[in-house]
Amino acid sequence: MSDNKPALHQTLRPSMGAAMGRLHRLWRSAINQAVGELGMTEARWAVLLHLAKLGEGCTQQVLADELAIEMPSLTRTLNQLQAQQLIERRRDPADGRVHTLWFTAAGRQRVADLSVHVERVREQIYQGLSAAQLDACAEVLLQMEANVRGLLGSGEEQL
Amino acid sequence: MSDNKPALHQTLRPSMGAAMGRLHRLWRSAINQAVGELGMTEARWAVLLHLAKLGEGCTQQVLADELAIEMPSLTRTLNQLQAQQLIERRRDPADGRVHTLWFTAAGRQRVADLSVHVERVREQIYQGLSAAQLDACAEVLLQMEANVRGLLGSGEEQL
DNA sequence: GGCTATTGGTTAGCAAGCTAAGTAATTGAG
DNA sequence: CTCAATTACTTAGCTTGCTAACCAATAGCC
Repeated sequence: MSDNKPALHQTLRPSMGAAMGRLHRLWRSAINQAVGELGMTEARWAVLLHLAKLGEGCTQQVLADELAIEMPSLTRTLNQLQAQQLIERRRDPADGRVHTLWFTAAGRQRVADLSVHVERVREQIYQGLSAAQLDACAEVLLQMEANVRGLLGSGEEQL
Repeated sequence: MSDNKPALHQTLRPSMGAAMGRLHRLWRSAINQAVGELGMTEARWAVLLHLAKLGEGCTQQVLADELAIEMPSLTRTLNQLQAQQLIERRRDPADGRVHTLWFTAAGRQRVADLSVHVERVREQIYQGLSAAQLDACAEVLLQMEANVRGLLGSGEEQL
């Protein structure tokens, strides 16, 4: 055989897409387990977290893009969060089409409460990995994300 | 400000779970786009690919674990692939409960055909990344996967 | 041998992703 | 100013993940 190298090249790399899928499912499962007690799911938690990150007053469009989900998916999750009285939609007075997003007091509190639980999961998932490894990995993920976004962006340009 | 470091530590690392979700959705979307012409989806493709990897004759249980999906999810996807005449289920003569999985001739051909398309997507997603970066990233993903699996494994042990 | 527990698989129904098609408000060309 | 095109969002309905509850076959205890 010609491969006396670690064989990582042939076995690991081709399956990164699959690894991504597996890890995402497992990670979601862990988060669901951690936040499920309080009527939360990974999807709702992600929306709350990213709204906090982007800042109140952002539009649904912007939030959907940040999460890399489509508008209809976001619409439904926002309906649930609104029903739980954690967020509010307000019409933008300047442009009657857009909804801006705001936390209720309860919503802001919920984010603080859940952050603790989620942080605990995160630490366990990062066990045995150095900061350098994690940063390197994160950098690769971002580069790949940029590549796929480019890939998906083109191909619909014949409109 | 006290952080003259790249600020990667504070901004990137905490959100790796989110990055994982985004990348998985985008990646799935790209694969769906690549294989959609032939009645394929990312879920079905993943099943075919992993059956090829594990080898014909493997059980649904083993395949489900490899994919990190639950049995009912796999059952449905297998029904679709069977309806498309790409795979067969055979009862194990030694144990009447288990189904072993086999490709049809058409199924084996389909895997070969689709591999080409999927490989093309893969290359585009890996653009700008060195082999070393990809291997390092893959290693981190596998370690995290092991960590989550451990995390999920415990907690149901009071049965 | 017979009864219970476990295991592999399925069915039913919910959660959250998606696309396609709708509505209302805004933009902009003439 | 008016009317077509675009934009932000919603609704409807599919796919595929999940859990809970079910069957049938095996395993293990007495």
